[in-house]
Amino acid sequence: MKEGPDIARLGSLIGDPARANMLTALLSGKALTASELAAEAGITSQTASAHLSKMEAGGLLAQRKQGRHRYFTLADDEVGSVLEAIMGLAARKGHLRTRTGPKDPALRHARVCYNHLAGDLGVQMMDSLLLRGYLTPENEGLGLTADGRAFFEEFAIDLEPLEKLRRPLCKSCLDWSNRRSHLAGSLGSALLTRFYDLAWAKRLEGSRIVSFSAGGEKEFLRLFAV
Amino acid sequence: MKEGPDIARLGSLIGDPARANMLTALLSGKALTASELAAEAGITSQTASAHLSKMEAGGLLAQRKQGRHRYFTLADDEVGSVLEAIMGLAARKGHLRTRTGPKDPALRHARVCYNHLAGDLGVQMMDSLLLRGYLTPENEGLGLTADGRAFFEEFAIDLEPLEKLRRPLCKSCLDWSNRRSHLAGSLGSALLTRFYDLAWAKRLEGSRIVSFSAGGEKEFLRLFAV
DNA sequence: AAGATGTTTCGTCTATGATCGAACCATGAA
DNA sequence: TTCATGGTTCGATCATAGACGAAACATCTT
Repeated sequence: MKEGPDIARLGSLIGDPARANMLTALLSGKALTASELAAEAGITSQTASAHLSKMEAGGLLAQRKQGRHRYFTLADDEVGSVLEAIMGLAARKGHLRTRTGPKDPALRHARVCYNHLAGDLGVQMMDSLLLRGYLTPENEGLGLTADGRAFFEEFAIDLEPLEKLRRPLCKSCLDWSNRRSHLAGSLGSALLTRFYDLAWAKRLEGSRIVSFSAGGEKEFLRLFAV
Repeated sequence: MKEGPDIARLGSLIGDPARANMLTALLSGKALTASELAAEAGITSQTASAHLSKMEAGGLLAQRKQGRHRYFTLADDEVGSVLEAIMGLAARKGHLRTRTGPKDPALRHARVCYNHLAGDLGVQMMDSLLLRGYLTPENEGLGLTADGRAFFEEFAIDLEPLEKLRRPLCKSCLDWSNRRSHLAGSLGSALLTRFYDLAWAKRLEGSRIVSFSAGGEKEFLRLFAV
């Protein structure tokens, strides 16, 4: 590969249309196999294989071998947030492209961003957590307050194991549609899982939409009122 | 250009080493000319020109034409933060960029720019005039307010003949050393002449340095305090 | 065991796009 | 005016990386 600043390496990885399609597919947070990703990008499996190893070498992807399949995911949360940030920028600057037309309202309302909740509801949750002082802005990041600790434990989220992880507990992620922050990090991920467990919401197959039930959304809005 | 998701367009813009070098140079926030950027990227000016127009079309850069120079900056803050985010992902520290402007401290302090005052003092004067509402930003230029009119007349500058000239009365000029604006136009020129007349300063023979006397600089700083 | 499916490696073709020389345009200086 | 300088446009060259066919490899199914 050509010499240049590291930022160019990442840029060129994201810059190929086939790879960009794969990456956006992986933004759903699901692990996808090499052939699924090939289909997603509209290329043959040989070509996809080459792309995938490049992206893995570039630190964008992680792979898990399972039987005769290889499952690929984004390497970590940061990759997801950077991709969302670029998509946000592209959406604002992309004058010519109106690919899926005026974006799907359901997608704006609630969707997964890698593994946490994004969209209007994600932003509102973040607002609420900040407003009530459960989370607090900390030098270049987010901190969990004592009140917040109590709140999450009350909501049946076990913080201890999360804090042992290498990935940050709280992280803010710029929302693609809203241009405001929502909660990422292992806590954001745990919250989304909890919503699934409570059957407040479920993933819509084959898309990034998170579909809340009527009752679930009501509970959600009450818990994270602003 | 190839079809693909918008994210790929941005990625490929960032992905070229030459362009990446230019973008990282611009991350300093300073405005740089096309040739400075060409040198930064180690390419000829023709090639740089092509890159720059692509990036401008892609919404990454804004340009400001001034005289025979073209000053480029990042289009807005969001572009900067996205670039920072990618650089963070690339786990790479921002390396040093080419130093801009003159090395001589006296030149940085006060010098002539064509026929008006530039350097630290020139920038400070501009700041002061804007801050006090004597000048005001107007669509693509600078306007003179009623207060400003009084102020300059008080300073024994006759505005009427200046306004009859073809060249604009007020013009903002990007400062070479500071990369911030100072006042150009016939008013800027008249002000410098007035400083000479008051013996606050004089031109240093054979250089662009404007040498203020101790007393003159004191008066100047009092008049254009910020 | 043979067959089917998923994935990678190899070889080759091809097209995109980065690059530069030369000429041209625009602006400022003499 | 003429000259110098910054910048762009045009044309041609050329390297790279993305694409696929074919074949090998790996793993599950029967």
